[in-house]
Amino acid sequence: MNEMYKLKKDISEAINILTGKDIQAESLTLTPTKKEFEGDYTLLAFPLARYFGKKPEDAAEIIGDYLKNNLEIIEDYNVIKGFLNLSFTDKYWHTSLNEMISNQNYGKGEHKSKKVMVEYSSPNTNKPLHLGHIRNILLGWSVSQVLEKAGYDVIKTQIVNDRGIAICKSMLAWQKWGKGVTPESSGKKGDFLVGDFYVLFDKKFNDEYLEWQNSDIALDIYKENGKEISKEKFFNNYKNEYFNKFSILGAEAREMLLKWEQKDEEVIKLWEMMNGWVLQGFEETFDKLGVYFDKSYFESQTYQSGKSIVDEGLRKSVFYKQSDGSVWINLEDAGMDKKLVLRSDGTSVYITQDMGTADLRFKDFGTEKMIYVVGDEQEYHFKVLFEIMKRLERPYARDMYHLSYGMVELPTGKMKSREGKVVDADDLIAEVINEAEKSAKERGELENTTKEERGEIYEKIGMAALKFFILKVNPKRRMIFNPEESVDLQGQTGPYIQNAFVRIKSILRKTEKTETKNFDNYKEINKYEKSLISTLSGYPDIIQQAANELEPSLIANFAYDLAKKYHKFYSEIRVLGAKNIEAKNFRIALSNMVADILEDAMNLLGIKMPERM
RNA sequence: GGUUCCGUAGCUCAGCUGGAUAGAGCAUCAGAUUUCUAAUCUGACGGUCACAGGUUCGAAUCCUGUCGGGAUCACCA
Repeated sequence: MNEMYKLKKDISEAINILTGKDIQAESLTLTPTKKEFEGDYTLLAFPLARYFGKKPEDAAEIIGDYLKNNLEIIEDYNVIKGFLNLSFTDKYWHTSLNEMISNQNYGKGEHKSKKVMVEYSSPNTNKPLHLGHIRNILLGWSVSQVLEKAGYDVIKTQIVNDRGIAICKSMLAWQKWGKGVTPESSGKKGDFLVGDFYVLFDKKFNDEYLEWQNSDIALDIYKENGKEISKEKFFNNYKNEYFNKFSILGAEAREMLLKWEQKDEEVIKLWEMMNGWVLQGFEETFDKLGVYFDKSYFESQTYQSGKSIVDEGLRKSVFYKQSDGSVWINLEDAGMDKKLVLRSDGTSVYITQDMGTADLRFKDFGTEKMIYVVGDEQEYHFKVLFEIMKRLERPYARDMYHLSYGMVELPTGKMKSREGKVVDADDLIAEVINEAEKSAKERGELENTTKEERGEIYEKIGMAALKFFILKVNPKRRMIFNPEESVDLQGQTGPYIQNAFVRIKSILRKTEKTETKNFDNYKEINKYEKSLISTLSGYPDIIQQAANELEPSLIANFAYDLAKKYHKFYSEIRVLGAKNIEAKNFRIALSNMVADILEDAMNLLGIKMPERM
């Protein structure tokens, strides 16, 4: 157990002796003292007053007096209103730091022998990854890291949506207008090339649609169904129906999908080739983002896999069949609707696949907990999925969780990939690294490094800026992403934290590393050092909390707070120029510990630390 | 309309398991470098914590309602 808990336990015992009551340590509120007041930690006496039958101030006075006389680590106390401010002895701080340093795995949670799956990324193979994917990927990766740190066994997966009508649109456009172009021949990254054809399809389709809108059939349909709204608005809403009923291109795309499902040799060949281009492109982007997957699932392989579960559900009477042959589940008693799980033609829908994939994962890995990192527009879908798995009595069903996050919007509005109105992941990555390079060159701290080293450093800084910018905010919040602001390198940013680390490394390079762990002779410990130790001592709790709440932003804010306190310490206190050897050794040990924790915490966000910058 | 998420400084966000005078960063203005990397530090300016009730010794935090914004409620994925 950590220092804070031990202290709480001691205090609760003291109160029990004083009052004869049985107060639990967990019920006490003990927080770092606000900087305006004297003291290190503050105990709230308001809730305790009634056990004493006295005013909060008087109760605080009694507790404080007792603690000062009976606890070795309490040096002094003062009472302001119902707040009992406690000051600790130097020995407490020495011991605290010492214990952190001695613990090789400081912050790591106990091994929980529980397998957790985290699904994230889940791209479609008809266009490149964009800003929305970046938030998803960074969140998923970071949550995986945090869970692992907290002591879980984590399996990182993605499901690649590599089939369906969307990819057929790209394929058709390439076939019709591509003139055999390839990534090699065009020098274009595969996912971008395929994405271009997706956009091209939409353009040609729109042209076709506009022309059709003046035809007699179209006008008849409008007269019949759309009297009350403008022509423009009506046809805007009618687009999907046009695609399915009248469009020539639509018919061709659907025919292609049908051929794909029948495993038509030519179509499969085209599909394999274009998917290969895209997946190759994705790999490069994942690599740049520093993420990977333990296992990738492909929808082309799993899209039929839920059908046996449908049969099982029918046998167990969880599902029911309608006269047209479609299969449903009624979730009205759980506050949801009736939901289709199998079409009347016997084909799967989205949720059928997800049912199958969940079982498949359980079979593959024995995952006891499943976390899906998916945008909040799918909240209802997952609510339904989880309820279905519960009713099918899956062992993992009670521990399925949808980590939903808000959409990323640009200052100019929503992103629309069909219209090419997106921020591509690759472009953004290149931009932030470029920005880091510019800024680093102005500073001129890297003159004694090789070109390769410099390149690595620019990358680390740029990626830190981007990743921290995205991960510091609560996932639930919808975020408006301003490409210019994301590359800020000053203030509450990734590079600010890296800079604290770099300052420490610079100090450490200039001195012999001491192995001293006995700090008893260091007498003039100051408030900057205390605040660093006290922040460091909160790290294990932050990890557990971040794991429980699946909240990487807690880690990000912790790292920022620690870096901020170090920068402050650095500007006020000399390390190498300390007055005596005890102070110097203590500060070196403390700085080293701060660097370790900064690096560790940032690693949980997928951010790498440079030695210099 | 039902469900759900969000609403805190000009902007981007912390704080939400109830506690002291609501905190950071950006932007603006003023300062700090003969001394360990100034991507730093210090100060000033900036608030009806959307609004109204309720619970409490105490509410940004909990409850109810209202307003505003997003998402969702397909034989799409």
